[in-house]
Amino acid sequence: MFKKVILAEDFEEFNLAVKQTLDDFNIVDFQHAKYCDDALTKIRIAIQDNKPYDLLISDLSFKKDHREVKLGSGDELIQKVRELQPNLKIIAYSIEDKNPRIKSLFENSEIDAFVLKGRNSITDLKKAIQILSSSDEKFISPEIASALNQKNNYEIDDTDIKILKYLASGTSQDEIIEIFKSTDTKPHSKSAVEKRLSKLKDFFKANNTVHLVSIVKDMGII
Amino acid sequence: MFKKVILAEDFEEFNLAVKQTLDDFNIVDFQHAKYCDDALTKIRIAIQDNKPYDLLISDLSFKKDHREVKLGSGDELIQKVRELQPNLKIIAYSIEDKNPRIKSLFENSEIDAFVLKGRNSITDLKKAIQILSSSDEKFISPEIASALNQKNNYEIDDTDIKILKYLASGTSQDEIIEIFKSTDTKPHSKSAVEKRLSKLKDFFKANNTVHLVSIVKDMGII
DNA sequence: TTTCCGATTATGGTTTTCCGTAATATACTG
DNA sequence: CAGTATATTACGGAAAACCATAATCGGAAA
Repeated sequence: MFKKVILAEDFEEFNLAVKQTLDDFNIVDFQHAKYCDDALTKIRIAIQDNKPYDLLISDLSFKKDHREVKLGSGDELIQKVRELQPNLKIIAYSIEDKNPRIKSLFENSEIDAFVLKGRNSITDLKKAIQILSSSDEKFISPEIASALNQKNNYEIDDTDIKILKYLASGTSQDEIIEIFKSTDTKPHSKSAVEKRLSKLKDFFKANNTVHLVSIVKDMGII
Repeated sequence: MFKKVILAEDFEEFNLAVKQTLDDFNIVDFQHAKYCDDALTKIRIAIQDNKPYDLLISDLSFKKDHREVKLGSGDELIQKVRELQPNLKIIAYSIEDKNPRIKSLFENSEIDAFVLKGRNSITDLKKAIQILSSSDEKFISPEIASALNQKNNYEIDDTDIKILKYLASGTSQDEIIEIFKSTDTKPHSKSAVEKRLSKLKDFFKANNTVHLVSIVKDMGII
């Protein structure tokens, strides 16, 4: 079982619940941080002191407040931590149930588990800790495991996201092309943008651009 | 102090935290419900048994899952409960920090407190319970209290919202007019819709309709 | 009633988006 | 290298949105 655990989570309630869960496993060496920056610092120091953590549980989205932060999200924290300490087990613990983001966490940051916050999250969290402590298996909350497997045959790439974000922030298609040209980014023609939008509308079953942006906002893609 | 409390909240972690908070106040008669429907039923039965609750703490947004529900949100639950038991003290306990929705809760459903979930929510919750149990004052988490006071000089009416919702769901301006005509709703001309949209775009500093819908979605207006 | 004001409706012209077709370019494969 | 698939660019007509102007309606005030 894990000996030294750190939690990155801004909400008091989740801190409390995780603490209790770890208590049940008799894990007493437990720290928590309400900001990603603090979590990273603690992990750094622990490595320097030669007493590294062996489990990180991290939320993904953190509320912004008065404090200026370098790392604004759990994704960034996890990425940094993975570089620092490749052997650390990492559990992402989030309300986020959107396919692409979770996928990227497993593929790019090689997280070991994803626990979805919800009606049964504590049970899932316990399972994840159990599995991760005794093997090198991965764990994913059952609610999203199924959704994660049915892969999108159509891949929405970085350019699509960029275009959608520009549209959502009031940029016209013509203006987007101008920006792409001036920053020497890939599509340099209006028709390329039009074609991508057309595909996206087709894929998301959107009637028009307004609808499309509305849908992708709801899905958390932008 | 309150004697009998019910919590409507789908997340285990918040249930746990609220339970502990109430423990601190020596409130032992405490129920919780993971679905709005269940909460309403419990409140109904308590009234019938002549042992009504004296405090409801309710989340606003509930995750959808396999179960079919009548009440999908805390807003609906609160509205129903307010009709059933006008003297019940109600605390809305949510991550939602959008102005119009909170305002409506105070004005239409006459909630007694709004506690924003976040880094200090347990402290706020304790304060709210303290104040509500000893007086008829209202409580609002300080982070949003200030934002709540600065009122909009420009009034966005029901028709505006309706138009925005139609737009967000992929209806074209022409189609909206058709719908309004066939349902005998107020504006019967394209120019009326255009004018309203133009005003809205002006007010929200939106460059075009896509931008406008994106903004009002972010603000939680639709 | 008449006048005034604001909201709605009507009209026309300009811009932007939409969508099909086709040419060109790039990448990957045998 | 040729052949194929995929992405990008180009063009043009139709639809929708955008915008300014003007006419009309309806209620409030003089």
